[in-house]
Amino acid sequence: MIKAVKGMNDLYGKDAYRWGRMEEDIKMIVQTANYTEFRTPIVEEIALFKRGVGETTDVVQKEMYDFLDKKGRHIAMRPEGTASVVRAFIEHGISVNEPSPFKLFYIGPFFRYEKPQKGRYRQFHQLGIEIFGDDTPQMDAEMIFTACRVLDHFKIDYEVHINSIGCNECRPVYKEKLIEYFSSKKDKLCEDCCKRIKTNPLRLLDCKSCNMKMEYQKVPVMIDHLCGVCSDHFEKLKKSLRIFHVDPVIDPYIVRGLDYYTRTAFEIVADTGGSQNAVAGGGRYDNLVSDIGGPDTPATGFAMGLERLFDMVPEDFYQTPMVFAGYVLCEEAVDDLVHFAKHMSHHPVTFFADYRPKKIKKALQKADKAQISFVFIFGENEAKNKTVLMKNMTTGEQKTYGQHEVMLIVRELMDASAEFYSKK
RNA sequence: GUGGGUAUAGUUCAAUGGUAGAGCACCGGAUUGUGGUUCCGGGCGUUGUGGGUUCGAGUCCCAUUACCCACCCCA
Repeated sequence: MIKAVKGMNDLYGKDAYRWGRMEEDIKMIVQTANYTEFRTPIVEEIALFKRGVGETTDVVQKEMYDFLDKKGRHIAMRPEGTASVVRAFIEHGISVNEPSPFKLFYIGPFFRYEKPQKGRYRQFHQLGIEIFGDDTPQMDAEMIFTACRVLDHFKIDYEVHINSIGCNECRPVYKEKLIEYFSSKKDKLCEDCCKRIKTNPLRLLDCKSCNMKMEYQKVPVMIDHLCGVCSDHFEKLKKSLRIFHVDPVIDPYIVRGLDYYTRTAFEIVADTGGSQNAVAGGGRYDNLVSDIGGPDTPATGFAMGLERLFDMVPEDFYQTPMVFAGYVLCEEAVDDLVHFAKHMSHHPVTFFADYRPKKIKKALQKADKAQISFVFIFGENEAKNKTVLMKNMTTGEQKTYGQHEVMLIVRELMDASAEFYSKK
């Protein structure tokens, strides 16, 4: 028995419907905020992620789906969206060809070779937004606010955690202080953290396992060592967020796992039902575009985990659509149903036809199970008189129409639909 | 990569080491062209896979795989 590949899921039926509606709503929200859709390939040269995401990150070191193609090119399936978008931004000269700031969003699948658990899969989906060419803290705030708008739409409770991780000026100075601090306490650090002192000292801050936890209060934190410009940026970010009615928690231990962030870093946490409680995360990355060989361009953005979001959208958030169906009771009536199906296809109602003759009892049973709102019965009598029996499955009312009166029928259905959806 | 749990019918779950069952779902029926409720009928499934212990294994032991959860990390 062949099964789906580990960590990859099928989606069908009601869940697929809800997922589709969720994506529609998300698109509507970000498009209203003037983000335009940006689609990049699922795969890229692996070098892009190594440079963009960072050679030392877990994502690059052990979580990448990569392979050699038939020409021996080293390809990777995208583990995140920012690197690809930055590559495309540079490749198409968007900084000179499009008005600035350039605001975009993407929705799609991403791949990481991790051990699956709740809220974490090997193929997962993200909404991402990125803004190029605007270095203001106000734009950071608007970007975070946009994430909040999405969550608000789905009536989700969440907390916004923000931090500043400085810039090329102040971070190196701070890193030295951090290394100095931790070097004297090596005996209290876990194995991983001892290594991290050299490779990525910032990561020590959000290590949950090593017993430095108790002494976090004394650990020097970045926000106390920001340079003037960064400090000003952070203050204005907080102020702007408050204007947007976003009440942030200042969390000096947020360290993004990807290397490219500068200044603003943020995470949105919520009760996703599992231990993976970060539903969105991101921040500013003013150096990434130039690091990858593009023009010096400030940028900011975030990614949101759609599986984690989906798990929090209430089951009844979306009503299933109203469906109409046609059944035949005998062979002679089949062509009438075909004609009817053709006519119905011209109208904005969801209609399906079952061309297999069956007893009326069976037809109604099937309709009931499929939660059909109105059924159209084509039997011997109807075939003889060129009529159709329409039955309202909710009220039990039924009425016979001439088959030419389709317009009349459709008008009744539209009225019924309007009433149905207005109750939502 | 490291732990813990689980694995039996389409599905959810039962079965003191002694012939594998139930609910739901599904299909059929309860005389004439009317659904939801009710009643009746319909089940041999290599008990995830491979070994072992035993007169006998769904049950005990070992291995393996998959799924779920957690660590790590991230969205």
